[in-house]
Amino acid sequence: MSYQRQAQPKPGQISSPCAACPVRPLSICGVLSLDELQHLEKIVRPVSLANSQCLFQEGDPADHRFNVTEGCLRIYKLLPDGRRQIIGFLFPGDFLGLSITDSYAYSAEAINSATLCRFPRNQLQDLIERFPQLEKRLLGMASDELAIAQEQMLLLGRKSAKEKLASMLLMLSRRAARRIQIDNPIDLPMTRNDIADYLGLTTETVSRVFTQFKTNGMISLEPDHKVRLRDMETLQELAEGF
Amino acid sequence: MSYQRQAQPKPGQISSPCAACPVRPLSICGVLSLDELQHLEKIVRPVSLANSQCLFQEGDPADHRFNVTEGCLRIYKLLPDGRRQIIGFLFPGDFLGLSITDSYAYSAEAINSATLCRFPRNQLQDLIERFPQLEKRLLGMASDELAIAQEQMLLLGRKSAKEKLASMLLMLSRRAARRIQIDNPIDLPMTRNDIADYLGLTTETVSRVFTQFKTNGMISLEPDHKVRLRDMETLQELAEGF
DNA sequence: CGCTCAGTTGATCATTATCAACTTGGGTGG
DNA sequence: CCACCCAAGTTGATAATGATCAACTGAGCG
Repeated sequence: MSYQRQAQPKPGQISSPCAACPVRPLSICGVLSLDELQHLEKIVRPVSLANSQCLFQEGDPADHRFNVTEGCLRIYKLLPDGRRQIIGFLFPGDFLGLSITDSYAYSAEAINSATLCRFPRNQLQDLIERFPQLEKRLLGMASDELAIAQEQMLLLGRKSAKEKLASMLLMLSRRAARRIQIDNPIDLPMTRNDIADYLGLTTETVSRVFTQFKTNGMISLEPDHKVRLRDMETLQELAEGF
Repeated sequence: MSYQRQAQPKPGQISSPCAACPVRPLSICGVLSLDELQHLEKIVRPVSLANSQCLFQEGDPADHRFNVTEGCLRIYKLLPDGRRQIIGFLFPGDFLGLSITDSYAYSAEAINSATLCRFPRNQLQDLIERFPQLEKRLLGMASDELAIAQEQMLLLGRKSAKEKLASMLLMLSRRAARRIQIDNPIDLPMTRNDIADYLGLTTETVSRVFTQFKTNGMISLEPDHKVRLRDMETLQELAEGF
């Protein structure tokens, strides 16, 4: 693909950015030494996305892998009549492209404005051959993703609407903590519709459950898409299915 | 764990079984040469399970990895009140233990009588360090599993009961073909209850949908837990959500 | 200042769950 | 070898969760 070889952005803009990257320890890059990182830097290109901008669509040739550095993305699959299932939300440090087929098996869109590191698939593969710890790390990440996906199947197949929302709020809080961000109040950059399509519900149901949680004093909505978790114990019990 | 060091079974029973193993090409072992296979044989022990016998439970220390050689298993997660979600069915060639945590994140049980190869986790890990192609293969398998899990999330979150069952029947047919087994009629070793817990439905609903499919001429039930798919086109359309 | 889109709330509907009765079939003991 | 037994499966009646349809509110933005 010709666009892999575009000119680098202005030098000052990306001079050794990896070394200072705050999400490096969370991501695949965390297993490389500063020396080794330079090889990664040679093949990486930054990508910026605006609100709702599409990164790729299901079926596109999977020429790149990505690393989220800022913002939040949704990845989803569609049925022909428009029904949508959101497979996951991606935050800084998350890697995009573990499923290694020739075409993407899902679509990816920015939720708010986001930035990513983009790696040409072939060149990243070469680096993986050269630095086997990258492969090990990818396997670890794939394994984690798998466990998360299995938990989500339990949620989608067997939890009630209330249990689903409680599970999601706690998941977001835990993931924020893992990124060393504020885990309460949590940030909810996605819309009610996104939440619904992630939990296998409708916008209306999600809205109603939010209202219930508010009136029960379990959460409160704060400005700027923030949700404060006020009764962790009840939320946890709901999420775990008691 | 002490039981990793039990005496080997009688020599005649497992003398170089891997070389002749019919599922080897499907599984992790397929990437090793005959020479390299001998190292794997040294650490493997056969396991036999009877109907409904449990291999391990969610939360047990994850001391082993497994490779299914015969039969069919179900892996599932439970909620405290007994609600069950079946995460997947395992057939010959499937690998069990990709999620590498210290304890199993789900339970595994035989559906009919089954046999597996059991690898002590540490020793398998040593072999992976020694033969990096094993790691590559594991990553490939994890990546496939992830894609399957994502497809299942779409099913659980957004498909109707009919669409769910059609999807499952076709999946079983495709997987049988991949194992070079008869893909029509398909074998359904699991109960209606298993199917329900896999699709996020109840036994009754599964049964009703089966009846509908039969009366529409889309399938017919044959002796010995076999289902003949008679109208692939309609099944496929249903499964894909048209 | 109004326009648009996200979110909320209400009324009604539909799919699937639940509860219950009945049938079938495979396996076992007489 | 047959008859019985129990688990699995089917079918029916009713209920409930969440979907759908519709109206309204409010926040952000040109």
